[in-house]
Amino acid sequence: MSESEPESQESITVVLPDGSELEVPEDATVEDCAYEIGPGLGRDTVAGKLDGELVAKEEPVYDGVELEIVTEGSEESLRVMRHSASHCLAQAVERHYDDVELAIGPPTDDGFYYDFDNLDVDEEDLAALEGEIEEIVDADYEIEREDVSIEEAEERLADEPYKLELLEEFADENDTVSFYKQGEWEDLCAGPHVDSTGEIGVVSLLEIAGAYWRGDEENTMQTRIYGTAFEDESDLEEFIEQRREAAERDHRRIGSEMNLFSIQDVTGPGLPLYHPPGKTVLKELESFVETLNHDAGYEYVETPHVFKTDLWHRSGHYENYEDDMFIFDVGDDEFGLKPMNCPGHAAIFQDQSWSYRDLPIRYAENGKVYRKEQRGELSGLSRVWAFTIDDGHLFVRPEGIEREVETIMDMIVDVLETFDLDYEMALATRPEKSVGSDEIWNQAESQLESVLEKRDLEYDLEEGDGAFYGPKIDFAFEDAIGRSWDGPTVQLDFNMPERFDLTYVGEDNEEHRPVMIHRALYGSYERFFMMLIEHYEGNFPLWLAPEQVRVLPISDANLEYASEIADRFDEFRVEVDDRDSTLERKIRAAHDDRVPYQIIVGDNEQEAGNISVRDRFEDQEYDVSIDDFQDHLEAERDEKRTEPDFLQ
RNA sequence: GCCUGGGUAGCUUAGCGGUAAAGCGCGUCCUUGGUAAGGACGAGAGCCCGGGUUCAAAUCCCGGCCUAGGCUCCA
Repeated sequence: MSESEPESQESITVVLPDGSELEVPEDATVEDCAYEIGPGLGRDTVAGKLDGELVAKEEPVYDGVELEIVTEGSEESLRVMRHSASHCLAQAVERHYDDVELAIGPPTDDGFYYDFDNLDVDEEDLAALEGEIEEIVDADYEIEREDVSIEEAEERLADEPYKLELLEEFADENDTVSFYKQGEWEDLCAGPHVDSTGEIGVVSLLEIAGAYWRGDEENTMQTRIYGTAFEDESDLEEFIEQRREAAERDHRRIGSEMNLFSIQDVTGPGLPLYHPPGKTVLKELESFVETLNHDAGYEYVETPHVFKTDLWHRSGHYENYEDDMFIFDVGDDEFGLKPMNCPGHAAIFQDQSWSYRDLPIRYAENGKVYRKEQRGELSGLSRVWAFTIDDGHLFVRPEGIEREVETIMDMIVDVLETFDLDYEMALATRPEKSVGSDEIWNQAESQLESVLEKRDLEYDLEEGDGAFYGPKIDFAFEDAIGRSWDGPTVQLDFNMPERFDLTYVGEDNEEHRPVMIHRALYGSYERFFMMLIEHYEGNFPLWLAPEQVRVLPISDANLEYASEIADRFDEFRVEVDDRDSTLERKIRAAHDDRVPYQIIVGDNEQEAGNISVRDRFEDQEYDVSIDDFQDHLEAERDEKRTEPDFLQ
C-alpha cells in the first residue's frame, strides 16, 4: 500500500503483481499504465484486472489499486475473446432473425453463451449461424467502446426490454454506461473486448438450451445458444477431443456395457437396478467401509425405509424438506420414505439411558434414502431418487469431538488414497442463522481446526458456510481426467440432540447433551460408484473388478484343463471362455469386457502343468507357475492395488 | 417443473409417408485355431404409450411417459 506521502493531485500509485509501484497521472487508464511499463506490453494489452476484477483496458485506474495487465495468450484474454465471440453470435442471430430480443451473453469457463427471447431456432440452424459468425470475423470490424449517458442508453435500447431492465439497475450506481459497437451492431456491455472481430479465432456453436431470464423459474424461458471459441483450430480440436473422451467414460454407457446397472422405464426414474456385476463392485465397496468401521469401533444398526411422519416432524425434516420427500397415507396415518438416516439413529440412541462411560456411541448403516429431486435434475447414477449412504452417526461428549473427528479423517484419507484420488479439505464455520450456544460453537470449531492443523495439510476456511446446526469439514477430490467432485463430509450437529432430547449422565451425575456427528466416507454409493466408473473408465482394480480372471483355452482340447485351472482360482471371480472361437477372438472379448487378467492354456501349458498370463495392458508371459500367480493375485487384491501389476 | 434434442432387435445405430435394415451380441454348424474380430446359416422388433391426419404412419400432427443437455460463473 502507498506510503504516507502527501497526496498529489496529478499522480496516483498503482501496485503491480510483483509488488512494485507505478506512478501514473490521475486520469490514466489500464492501457496507459501498460504503456508506462513498456510499449510492447502496451500493444499487447487486451484488458486489465483491477483488484482482481476483469475490466476493459479503457477503464481508469485509481490510487492504490492492484493492477494486473491481461495480455494476448493468457487465460483471461481467452475469456475476453470468447465474450467478443458471443457478441458476434448475437450479431449473426439478429442478421438472420427479426424481432429477437437480447438478454445477456457472457463468457463461461469453457466458452460462452448468449440468451435471446423470441427466437425460434433448432440445431440445424447452428451451421448457418456459424457461417455468419465466420463472415463477421473475416470482415474484421473494429470493436469500439463508447461511454454514453443513461438517457442516451435508454433511447438506444428502446426495443430491448431486457437490456432496459439491466440498465435500470446500473443507473442507480453509474452516470454512464458503455456500449460496444462492431459494424452495424452494438450492445450494452461492460466489456472488455478484443479490438476487432478479426482477432477472434475459431468459433463453434455447441448446443441450444432453455434458460430462465436471470435464472429464476418465475421468469420467461429464453433461448440460449452455447458456443466456444479458441485462438486456433487445433485448440478447438483438442477441446472436442476432450469432450469425446469424457463421453467415452460416461458411466451410463460403461454401466450398460459391463452390465453393472440399469434404470428402466417400467421401474421408474432415478431408481437404479444393480445387476450382478454391479452389485459385486458395490459389495466390495461396502465391505471395505465395513472393515474400516469395525476397526474404528462402529456398531451396525438397521432402520426401515419408511417411518411415520411423526419422526420427520420431530427431526425437523418434514418442515424443511417436505417437498423433497415421498409422503403418503396409510389408513389414518401419514408415512414418509426416509430422506436421511440420522433420525432413525437418534431414535435408537434415545431408546435407552447412557452414561458418559458409554460414549462415544458410533452407529453405522448402509442406509437407503429417498429424495424426490426435480425430474430434470435426474441423471444416471449421479442424481437419483433412491440412493445408499455409508452413513455413520456418533454421539459424543462435547469435549470428545476432536478425538472422534481425527479418527474419521483417518478413515476418509484411507478411502481417498485407496482410490488414488487427490483431495482438498475445507472447514465451514458458523453461519449467521444457527442453533446452539456460542460456547459449544467455539469449542467445536476450535476442535475441528485443531484436527486440521495437526495434519499439516492445507485447507480452505469457508467462514459462515456451515450448516445452521453445526460446523463441518468437507472434502473435494479430483478424478483421473481432472474433474472435481464433492466428497466425504464430517458434520457436527447440535440440533438433532435437542430435538430428540438426547442425554447422557456425566461424571457429575447430571444429564448432559451429547453432540451428534454425521459422517460418510463415500457419500452416496451411487455417486461414488459413478465417479469410480468414470475415473477408471470401467477398468477397475483387481479387488473391485466384477470378473477378475478369465481362462481362455486355446482349443476345446484344453477345455478340461481350463476348468481345472478355474477351480484352482476359485477364491477369485473367474470365468472360462468355453465358446467355440479362436484365441484372438477370446482375447479381444476379454479385453472388451475389461477383465484385468487372462490365463491362456493350450497343449504346452497343459503338458507342463503351468499357465500363460496376459493382462489388460497386452503384456504376456509364458510358463507361469500357478502358485506364483495365485500368490500375486492374493496380494494384489488384498492390498487393493490400482493396476494389475503381475507383468509390470 | 420449464426449454431444446432423442426413444427402431439384448447393445450401438440407419431408415423419416408405400414389404422394417446393418454391425456387435446370441444360437446351430463348419473350422481346432498360440496372443486385439475365421466362415456359413439362423433366431430375435407390439418401431416408447395413447389419440388424430391419410388409401397408406416407425415416418406427419396432438397428448403422455422415459431419456440427454441446459435453466444468472450477473450488461
